[in-house]
Amino acid sequence: MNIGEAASATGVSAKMIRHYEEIGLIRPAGRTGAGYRVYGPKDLSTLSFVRRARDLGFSIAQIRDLLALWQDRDRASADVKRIASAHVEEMKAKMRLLEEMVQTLEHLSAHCHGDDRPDCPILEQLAGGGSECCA
Amino acid sequence: MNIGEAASATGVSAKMIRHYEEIGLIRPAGRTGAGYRVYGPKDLSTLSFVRRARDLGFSIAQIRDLLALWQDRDRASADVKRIASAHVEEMKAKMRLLEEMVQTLEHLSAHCHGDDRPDCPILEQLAGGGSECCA
DNA sequence: GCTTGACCTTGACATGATGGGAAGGTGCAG
DNA sequence: CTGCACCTTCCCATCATGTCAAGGTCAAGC
Repeated sequence: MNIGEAASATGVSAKMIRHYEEIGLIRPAGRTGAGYRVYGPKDLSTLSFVRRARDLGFSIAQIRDLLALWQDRDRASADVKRIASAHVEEMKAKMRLLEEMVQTLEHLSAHCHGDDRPDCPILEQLAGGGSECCA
Repeated sequence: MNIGEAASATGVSAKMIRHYEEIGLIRPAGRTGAGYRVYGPKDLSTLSFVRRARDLGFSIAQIRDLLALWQDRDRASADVKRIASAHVEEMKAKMRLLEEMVQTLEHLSAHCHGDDRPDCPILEQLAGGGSECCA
């Protein structure tokens, strides 16, 4: 199987497959005499694993660890769970940050006429016009 | 005022001030005879504006527009509100994505023993063991 | 056998916001 | 005058991904 077929079979772009190989996330693929990369069923499983992990937002570093655990039959599930929990906490932290920003902006927007007049609490806030607008 | 003082006064790093100047987000600062950048009160206001906008998660492109509106006395507040609303929607979309990923992972984690045994639904899911685990 | 088109190779560059560091000039205080 | 803190520019790195270019390869059709 060539890289293009592997790409469409796993949903990982050919570009990213080469990239993952280059950074050592996956083992270098076999090569034909002409230098084409060749992929077997095992490689496809690995690539699919990586794609699913990325879909869940894991970082490359985390995926590296998950792959190692996956390939280790003596792994402890606690190790996997720890990585997943850490990732969940990271995502929740990001959500809290986003939520804060959304809250602030929605509050400011609620007091912005949104018409032709130039008066705008959003800009006032950004300009440093104090942290409160009405309360 | 030198760049270092401007940086600590506004919370924008010297590095970023130079960067913002280079990409044309802010006007090139004045220079001393020796080539040092010089900042006045107006420049500090602009930098603070940029920092507050970044704190609210606006992209450089959005900040560029907000800055233009801020400096335009004839602006319509509707324009500002539109940018803010677009940004809020982007953030909410990101939150939904994160929430989905968190849901999935928490669900899988809940069914992972997290002990010394190798059995782990998280890895099974990543390996392509089907999208459901128990329901 | 030769052409053509689809595919492969490597390599470089871009994003976006930020940090780090090197090499060299400047300014001030002692 | 020396030393240190600060400034300058320039290059490189992150992270995941895309795009583009120049060139090699393969298979099919004639």
